Amino acid sequence: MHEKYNHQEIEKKWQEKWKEQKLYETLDEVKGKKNFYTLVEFPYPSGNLHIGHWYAFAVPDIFARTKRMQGYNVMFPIGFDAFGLPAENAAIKNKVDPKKWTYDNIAFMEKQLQSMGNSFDWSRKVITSDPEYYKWTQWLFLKLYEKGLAYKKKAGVNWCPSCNTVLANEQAVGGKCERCGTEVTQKDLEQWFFKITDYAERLLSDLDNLKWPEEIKTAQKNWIGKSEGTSLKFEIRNSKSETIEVFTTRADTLFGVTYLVVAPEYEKMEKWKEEKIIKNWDEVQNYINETKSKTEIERTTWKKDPSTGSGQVKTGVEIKGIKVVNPANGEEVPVFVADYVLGNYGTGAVMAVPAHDNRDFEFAKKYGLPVKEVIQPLITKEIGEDAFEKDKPVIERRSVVAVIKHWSEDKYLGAIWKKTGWQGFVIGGIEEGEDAKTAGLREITEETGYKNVEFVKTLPGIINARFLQRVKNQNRLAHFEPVLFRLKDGERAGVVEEEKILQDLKWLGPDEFEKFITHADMQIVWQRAMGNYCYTGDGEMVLGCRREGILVSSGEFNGLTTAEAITKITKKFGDKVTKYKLRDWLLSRQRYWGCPIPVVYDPQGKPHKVPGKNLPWLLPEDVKDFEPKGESPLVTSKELKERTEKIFGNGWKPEFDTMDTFVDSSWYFNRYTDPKNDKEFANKEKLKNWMPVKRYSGGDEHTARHVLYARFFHKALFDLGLVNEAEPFVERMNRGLILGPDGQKMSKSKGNVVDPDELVEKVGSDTVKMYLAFIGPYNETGQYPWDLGGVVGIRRFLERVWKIGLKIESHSAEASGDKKLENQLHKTIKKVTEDIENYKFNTAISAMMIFLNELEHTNQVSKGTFDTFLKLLAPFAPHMTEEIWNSPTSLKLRGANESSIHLEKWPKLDETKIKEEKITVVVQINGKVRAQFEAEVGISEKGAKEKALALPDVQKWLVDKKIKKIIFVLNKIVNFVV
RNA sequence: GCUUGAGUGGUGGAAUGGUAUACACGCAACACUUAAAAUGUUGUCCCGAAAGGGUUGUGGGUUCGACUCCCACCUCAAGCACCA
Repeated sequence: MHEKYNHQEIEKKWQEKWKEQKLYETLDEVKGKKNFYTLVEFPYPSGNLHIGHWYAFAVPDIFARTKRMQGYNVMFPIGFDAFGLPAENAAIKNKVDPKKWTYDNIAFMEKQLQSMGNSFDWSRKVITSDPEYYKWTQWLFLKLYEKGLAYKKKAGVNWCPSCNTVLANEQAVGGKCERCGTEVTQKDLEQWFFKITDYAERLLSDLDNLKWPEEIKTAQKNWIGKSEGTSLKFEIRNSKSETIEVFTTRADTLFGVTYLVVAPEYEKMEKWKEEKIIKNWDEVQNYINETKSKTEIERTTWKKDPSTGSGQVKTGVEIKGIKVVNPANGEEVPVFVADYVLGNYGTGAVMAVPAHDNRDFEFAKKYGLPVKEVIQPLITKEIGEDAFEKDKPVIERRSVVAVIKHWSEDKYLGAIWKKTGWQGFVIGGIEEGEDAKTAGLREITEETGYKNVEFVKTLPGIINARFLQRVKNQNRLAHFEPVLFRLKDGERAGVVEEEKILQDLKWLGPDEFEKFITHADMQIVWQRAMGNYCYTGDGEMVLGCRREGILVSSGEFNGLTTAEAITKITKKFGDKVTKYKLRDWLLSRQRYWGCPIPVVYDPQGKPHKVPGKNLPWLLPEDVKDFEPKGESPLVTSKELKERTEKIFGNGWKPEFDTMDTFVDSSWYFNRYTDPKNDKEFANKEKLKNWMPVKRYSGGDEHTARHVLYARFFHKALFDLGLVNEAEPFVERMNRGLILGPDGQKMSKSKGNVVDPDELVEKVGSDTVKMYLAFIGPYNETGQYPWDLGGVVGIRRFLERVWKIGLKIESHSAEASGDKKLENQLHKTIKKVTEDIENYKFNTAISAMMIFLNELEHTNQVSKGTFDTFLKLLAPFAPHMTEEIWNSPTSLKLRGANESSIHLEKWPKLDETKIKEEKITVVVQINGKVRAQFEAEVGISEKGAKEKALALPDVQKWLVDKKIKKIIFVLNKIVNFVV
């Protein structure tokens, strides 16, 4: 061991040795060891590793190494998700071959990854763009196709008519082409889909059995978006057979329907046109064409509607000539076509209940349609319950209570209400977008006329008040927020007449003011609110609000609660149905660098599978132009066309589209179990050895899509009898994100990318890895701005360990008799072991730091103690610990030959060693800490009480006090309540 | 707007309902040094001379005791975005 901790030398040396010794190559089975499969999402070979990759791979390596030391046969594989758009973009930009670009990147990144010193098993590497891999992607696709889970249909893509090209959603920002600014339109293409919707229910219900963090489950649930509702049929007047079917989750509002809306794509539109029952067809057609020219993005971008002052711009036209009948009450209502209704969800038609749905309300307001209330909220009892009236809607308001100080004197502006004679402060409603401060400033100018006001501070005491506002006869729930203002001078404009009639202003002296600031003043504010005047609101808030409550104006259903009414109305007028937001998975890409879809078409255009013996169905290499043109660049391949005709016959054509890269990554974890198999995608026995993945770490950007797709794929394979379990991942952990030093997401264009190579060169792989683990809890998806400053803390820690290592060498091997140190050591074993299991590496490291501090302050440290500590540290700093472990003196002291620390057994916790004999008992008086004393573990309540009462610091506080109660918490607290 | 997550020192963060601010960074003083760096020691939430008091986004509540549980509100981040 050298005096100096030379990380460069050490890390290089051990990485080479580990490779030679094949230390991390995993056998399929090892006698006496259980298999343990831990996985990280494989990277896209973008060119070089950034610090985010380190965070993604180096930190979970701590877990993998620990599991290995704990006696598991651990598989921790790595590969490359190598198909994808960037390769083509590079090809277009730099005229390089996408394949070469990709494989060069892989070679470079492999080298970078090696410098991490991770315990990856490189022998199991998979690359999704290798024909040996995508052969099986194709084979699996065909399996799904055979089962009817892959199908073809027309679907829209974003299309730029000027560039003559297909755009990805992110290239069509704001409905305009990213490159030329032209309006993006929709173009229909025949495309391949996976029927993931068939699995919606299972994908949802199987979540219940997974031990995943709740937020990940919720994210998936939301993505699947199950909603149970009612299908209702509205008959078209004078037509017995024709109906418009709608889907609603709020059947209870059926009596409040005042019109119907259908989507512009509504399927029956054509039929109506042919039957010529639409009287204003030209107008309707115009509207439909208008929406068609808009993109999905444009249609769904949130814009505030200036004509209604709220919500999103809603447009539509009435379909004249069609009226429908409400099945519940026989009322006749009009039908509109509007693009706020989506063609691809539900039935493409909705019943509109403007009184209880915001969107319907906005639309109704804009087009002057009637609003019919059928639900009234239930009121819960609170203050002011007597004033509250049952069965009346509640209006929620935030109001500011403006306490206004005089510009020079110690007096405050009060208001006297002429009607009631009541005195209070200026009160005003807080409008949307305002805070109490700005609302207060505005109200003061309006109500008092004073011009120069400044904000001082927010006063404590928000009052929540429920009351009946008598003038308007409305139930209100108000939050009053008192704020202190100061007038700068007496300059004053006139006050509007309206305000003058209502109130007089009066200066209040300090005494009077005091009353308002204490708790009692809340009563006054309260009375003020109860008084017969309120400035705010026009009652519209209640309309358009979705509420639960009691049915009114609903015939026989009056008085039922929302839940009851939904059941009863559904039973009587409709059918119970379930809908999902989840759409089928569009897997076709009009791109070159992807897995070819193994399908060919006969001269009649009928699709056929490419037979197994012709797999892999190779991606042709004679494509030169990768520019997206609305069809796949593969159409320019002579080789592909010739190959197809040669194998299948004249007039046969290949499928030119390639697959979404999410297909490649939906099954790769299976391939790791048997990466070189050329007979099967993976042998079933080998799959059984390893699957399901015990812990899968990845970014939270993948929870909704990649993880869901992989689950779908695995379920489909399970149904086909190809895999052994229906769920691929036992545990899923999402990590956080490393931001640039500027707190922004790292990107080349922002120039805030942290280069890990440089850093590793400077401080070493162990330091970088440990720093990333130390930055915060790994199982929470926080965001961490990269801060180089913190790295030195870890580097110092490792250097101190190194130094102790040197010191130990000069010590004898005799056991230390230090009980306290042993106790600390075992506490550290416990903490570190538990924290690694829970991915809380930050606190594990902090525990080791605390122990190191202890070690440094102990004169005689035994080799055994230090070795145990070194083993705990080994997964975190694999190179350095290995070096110390194998230093000549260390070997001599151990009387051993060179062997890896990473093959050592994880330190075992000895529970008897962490038992404390003495503990500190805290003495509280009324919950406040006043003293503490040492006592033996398990001290009785009586003993503790006596000891506590003997303390002068306790007696001091108990003078002239009577002890009412004593709370005793074993080994922790004695609390005297007086 | 909806969903989810989060608000604790100058910073990253720590705390099964039981001594809030562990650990680390930064900063300050001191030691070593001709000096600096490195290293080490000590200190470092706020008010206060002290006794003591206050403090986990805000306001309430439950409790002997609340960062932790409940209610309301505010702010930030991410995802979804007219899903009936």
